[in-house]
Amino acid sequence: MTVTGFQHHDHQACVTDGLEALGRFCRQNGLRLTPLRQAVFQILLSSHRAVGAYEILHRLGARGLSPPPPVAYRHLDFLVTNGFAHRIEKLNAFIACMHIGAAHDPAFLICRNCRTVSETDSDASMLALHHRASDADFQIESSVVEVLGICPECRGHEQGNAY
Amino acid sequence: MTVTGFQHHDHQACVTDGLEALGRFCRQNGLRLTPLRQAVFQILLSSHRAVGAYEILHRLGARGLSPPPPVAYRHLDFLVTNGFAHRIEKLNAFIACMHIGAAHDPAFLICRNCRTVSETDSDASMLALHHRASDADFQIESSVVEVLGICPECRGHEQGNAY
DNA sequence: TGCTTAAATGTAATAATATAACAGTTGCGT
DNA sequence: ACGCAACTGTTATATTATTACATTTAAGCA
Repeated sequence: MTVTGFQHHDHQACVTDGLEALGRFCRQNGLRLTPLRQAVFQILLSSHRAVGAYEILHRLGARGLSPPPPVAYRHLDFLVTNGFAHRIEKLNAFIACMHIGAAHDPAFLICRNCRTVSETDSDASMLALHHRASDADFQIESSVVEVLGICPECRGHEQGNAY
Repeated sequence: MTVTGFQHHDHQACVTDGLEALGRFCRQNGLRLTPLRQAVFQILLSSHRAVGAYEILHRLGARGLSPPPPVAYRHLDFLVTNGFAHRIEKLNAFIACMHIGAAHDPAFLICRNCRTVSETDSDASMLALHHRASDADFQIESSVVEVLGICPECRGHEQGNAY
């Protein structure tokens, strides 16, 4: 699996493909893709940076007052539950999934400076851990694999994180 | 590396050894082991369950009123910074380190029912990820590896989590 | 078609987690 | 004893997240 997100790329393709995949998956699985759900997904999809719930609220309410917190959390919950977005524990924030529809145990490379997150896969990484868990009679249900560091872009001009 | 924490064991030995290791490491590295720091560490050490900052405050103030939040966070910060405790991102909580003094990138097995956490090592698991990171020119600084599931004890009588 | 019901949304209140800021105190080397 | 740095005490506030319940929407079906 390749690591995307740090390199320069045609981000418009990420947006187009993401929305396409979201729509298709919902249609095929009888999930209701309401305007607000799609709006929250589009906000996540607008960059590869992790976005907090309150930033989403702020962007939703670009005109008029911001909607109250449960609005963001509800739609984020829908997205995360169905695998359309991932929660980044280390940042208390969220990103759009780049592999909608594919069953996967993601791993994330997170830039501590710009909050850009690259999604990759933890499968291979977790083999040894699965082994140890089964030795301990522990039944794995899900995993959080988050690697922190600094991305090539930020390493170039390491200074204040201007966000 | 072995996986401890779920099996029945002589927990008094964990406590004794933990305090011993903490004291020794501080002495050898010129760190001041003040009563409050030791008290917070002892609270963490009292079980292998992850303990939240506010639970620590509550236990610290067993008599009289609870101390204000910064007290807990300051001492936890000291413990985490020096490798005496680990933060469990998934639970916003903390556990005592079981390998004080040994440089390590820990991985955790976390029971979603009883919050018991077993500390093991992510070294081997992370090899593939290191590879991918270096392909992406991403410089790893630290990692969060948290596996969630259910421990043998809780699987036996799976029901409400009485904590 | 219109009824039923489950899902989704709107909204207020509040809980849980965490930090900023600054004043006071203590321990330690000189 | 002095001065500095580390540690502690305390107030206020920021940030993240949930509970609870009323209202509206929409899909399935008699």
